[in-house]
Amino acid sequence: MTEKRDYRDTVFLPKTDFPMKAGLPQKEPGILARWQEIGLYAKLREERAGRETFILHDGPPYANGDMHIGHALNRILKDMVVRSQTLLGKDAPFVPGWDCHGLPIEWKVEEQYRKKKRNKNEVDPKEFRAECRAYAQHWVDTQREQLKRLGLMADFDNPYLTMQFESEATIVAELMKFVEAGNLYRGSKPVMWSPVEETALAEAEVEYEDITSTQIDVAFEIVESPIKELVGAHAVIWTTTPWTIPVNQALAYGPDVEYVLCRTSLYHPSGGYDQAALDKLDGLAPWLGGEFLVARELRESLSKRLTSAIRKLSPDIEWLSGVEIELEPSTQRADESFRQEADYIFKGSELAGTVARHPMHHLGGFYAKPRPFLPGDFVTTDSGTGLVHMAPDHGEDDFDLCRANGIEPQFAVMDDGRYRDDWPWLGGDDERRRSVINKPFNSPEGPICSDLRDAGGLLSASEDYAHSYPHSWRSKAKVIYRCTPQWFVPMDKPMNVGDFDVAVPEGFGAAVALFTSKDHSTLREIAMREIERVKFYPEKGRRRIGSMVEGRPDWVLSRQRAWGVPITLFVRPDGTYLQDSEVNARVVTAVREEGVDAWDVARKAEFLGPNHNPDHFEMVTDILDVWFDSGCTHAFTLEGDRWPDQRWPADLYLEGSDQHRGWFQSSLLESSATRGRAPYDAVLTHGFTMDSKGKKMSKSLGNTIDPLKVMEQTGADIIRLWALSVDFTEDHRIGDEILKGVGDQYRKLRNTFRYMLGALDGYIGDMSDNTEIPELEVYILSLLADLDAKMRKAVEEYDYNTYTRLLIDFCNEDLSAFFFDIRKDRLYCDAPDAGARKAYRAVLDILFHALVRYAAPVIVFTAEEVWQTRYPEDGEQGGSVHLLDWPSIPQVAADNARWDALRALRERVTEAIEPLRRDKTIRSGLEATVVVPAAAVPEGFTDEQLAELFITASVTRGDSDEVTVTRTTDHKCGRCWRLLPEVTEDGALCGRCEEVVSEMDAAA
RNA sequence: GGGCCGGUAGCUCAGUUGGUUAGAGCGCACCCCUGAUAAGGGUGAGGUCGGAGGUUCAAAUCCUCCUCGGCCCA
Repeated sequence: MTEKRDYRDTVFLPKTDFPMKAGLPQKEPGILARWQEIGLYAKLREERAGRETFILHDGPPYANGDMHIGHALNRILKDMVVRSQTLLGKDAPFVPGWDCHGLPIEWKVEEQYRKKKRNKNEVDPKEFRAECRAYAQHWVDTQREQLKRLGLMADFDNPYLTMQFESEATIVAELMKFVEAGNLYRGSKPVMWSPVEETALAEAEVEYEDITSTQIDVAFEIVESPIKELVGAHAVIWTTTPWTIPVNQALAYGPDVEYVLCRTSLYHPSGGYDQAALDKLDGLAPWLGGEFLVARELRESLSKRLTSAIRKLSPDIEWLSGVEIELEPSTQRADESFRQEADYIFKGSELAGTVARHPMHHLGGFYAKPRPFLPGDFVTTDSGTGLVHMAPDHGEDDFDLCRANGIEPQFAVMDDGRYRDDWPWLGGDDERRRSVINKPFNSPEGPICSDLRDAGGLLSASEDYAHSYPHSWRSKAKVIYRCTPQWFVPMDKPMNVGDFDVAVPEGFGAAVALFTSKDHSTLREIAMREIERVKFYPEKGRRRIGSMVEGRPDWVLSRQRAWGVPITLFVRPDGTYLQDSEVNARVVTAVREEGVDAWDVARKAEFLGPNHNPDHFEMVTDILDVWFDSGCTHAFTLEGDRWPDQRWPADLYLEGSDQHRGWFQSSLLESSATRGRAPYDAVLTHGFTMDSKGKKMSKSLGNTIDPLKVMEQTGADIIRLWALSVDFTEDHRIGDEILKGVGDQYRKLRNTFRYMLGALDGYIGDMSDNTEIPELEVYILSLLADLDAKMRKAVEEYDYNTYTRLLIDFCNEDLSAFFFDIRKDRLYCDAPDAGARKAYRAVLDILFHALVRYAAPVIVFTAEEVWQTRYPEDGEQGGSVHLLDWPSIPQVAADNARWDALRALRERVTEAIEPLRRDKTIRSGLEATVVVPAAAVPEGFTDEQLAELFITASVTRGDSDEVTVTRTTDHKCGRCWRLLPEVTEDGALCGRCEEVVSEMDAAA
């Protein structure tokens, strides 16, 4: 026996420089720098020029603060869309954008002022806006750098900003389309108003504080009612804002609330009475003995308030301190007998048609008008009397209910919180007039309560109601709801003069079009029609936005703010506005040249030109709601020639599901009003990223995941793989365990590529045409073809979760655990020029080219690293895996049922080997001799093939239904380690290896 | 408080029009290999499908209620 030779050097092991360990945080920035250097984005545009385009229009994030995980997910998904569409061969140029105007930035700049002890009101608005602009620019630049690190394929050198002059000019021009078509009107609505700062406040600018207010009960005499018993009785309302009583215009009842008509009576538990006291009371509380209408459930609480009011009336009369007021149903009314209590209980809905008069009706004019009872769903029996006084000037419910019933606000309260000079009660000629937030003004001794008391309408007043009330964030002063003039876009007005071509409703035919030059639909109708047409991914988005648009009120465009696009309107005193396209054109030009600062009173005459008298118009100083800005991004990004490779409309809008109320809707409305259709054909939405427990992330909870840190620690490809592995259409999670799992998936994927790179070392495509391709290779190619179809479908449906999982499962199951494992022997030990080995490598090459492309949009850095490892010279020429097209896969079919059966049998075999391995009878599967049920073997496989596919010693067929395994008695080949009958002793060579080795020896 | 959406193994996800013992990958445990080696292969354990009722011959799937979580409103 000769000394055993070590055949290690004669085995063809995979060879590659591609490291197993990725080191992404160190590697990615270098790859990024190279892309920058070779101008990859521009190169891709050249490469795809003239191809079918795919336009994903970017929704602008707000230029405020660092990138967070939500941004990262959003951008990665958009990048996946752009890259996967590009891979399909389309030209998908992508312009990133930022939203730059608006309140949060104003706040930040104001905050800086406060630190410097400057007052915003003393700063020139132009200077203030310049600082807002600089602030926004700072965050645009910051976010842009952070986003780039994610490896995004976007035109970062040339983004759109809503504050670029061209953008601002287009926003103005879009607004002017509404103006010229008359699709704008001046109306009003209650907003949070601070009388101290004399400005409107946003919800986020108020803070709630616990205070004590005056609560009063006021009686309104009923003068008309379908229920005759009610006439002459008093409806009782309760309020904690006495100052709104002077602006009362109606009373609201709950249609389902039960009301009861009560008689007030006074009694003393002692049974006695004091005639002198009663005489005195006649003057102080003339309402005693009267009948009150009140919610049944609140009768008790009202009588308690009335009791304490009576006791306080004349503290000097001791007898009074013990009396109580009782409210009992008026069953003993004089002209009727034997009435039941039930006869004096009414359902709210029965009160329809009832009318009361204001306690101050004697003032005449406004106060003499009837106060109708109106049904309000918002009326509850939680507190008060179940009847609510309505001042449409000062409450949202009030405003809506009154408006629905034709009652308009009065604008009685001025900016500074006082009633206006000509107001008939507490107006300019009353020296008691104060701001309505003045505490004494509202107190039980104040002018309102005093006058009401004198008029006999005040039932109770006490300064003891504790509740939480909104205050200005800045001044800490109380704020009020106050109606102010605002600009609206009507949802339900036929748009007679739209500047777009008519879209004839289906079923009407072209004949109708001849007679209708324009679409007379309302904005709501057009928007709803578009919601029907547009594709929603996932489908449920359609219902979400649909129900919002269906029920939304008119669009309020105006904001009383500084940092935004002005509502460039010239208004006449009666609220109508100038509709002159020449004037508008001058304004738009000016904004294009100078930005929003161009809207300056100093230029009034210049803008109006010779045909209009500046004295007849006022320039509106409101700015546009930022949602109008963002609703116009399609106009200034997709249209026009700033980005010639963009196209209107977009194929896709992609944002978080919260944008059904935001950008998707503002864009839809804006475009529907100006162009008669949505600016997109499809809408894709993603959910929100939660922490590992499914809870919302917040800085205060400390459960946030910082994408910048993840990139620093594990790399951008890991975040990308995470974003594309989860079901982004729903809310999804991120956390250490999840990221660890993603890291594991990444490593499996990376090693698949590493193996292919190693196995393809030196491959030059040397398979001759007449080489027969083994069946296993054909089968794998057919699997690849199946995979390819599924991947393509996933891309078309924006189903990236499926896309990624298909890719990973294929690598793990079909390749690593099956194909690669089986073919290891051939790769390592067959002669380099053996046909079968060449065939295997040819298939590996096809797999490589497919997989690296599939992986490219997902793990963008790693795919590039793989590509450059295989084709370093391509790198030198400025090539990139990201310039490639979707792979073309040989359309090979195999008998799948046959292979499914084979793989099932293979599983039975590995299972049967396991016990022998456990009891150490055998170690490797290569030592196993297997007998399989002949019936279980699919047609056409030889025993040798089975042994090869099962990676066992030898396989034979038996009659039994069982798979049986025994240890082989053959010896182990010293080179390929297979145990074969032809091997004479352990360490000797098998036939194949003998041949290969002697050839190598000869060559050496 | 209202509208809408969601809750399937430790993790990420599949589960077709209700139809055998609810699947996959990863992780985990154990074993093998030591020529993909901080890799590769195998076997296995994990689920009263958020909970409770109901419809049905049959429910993860349909209905009702509850609960937890999310988005948008108030």
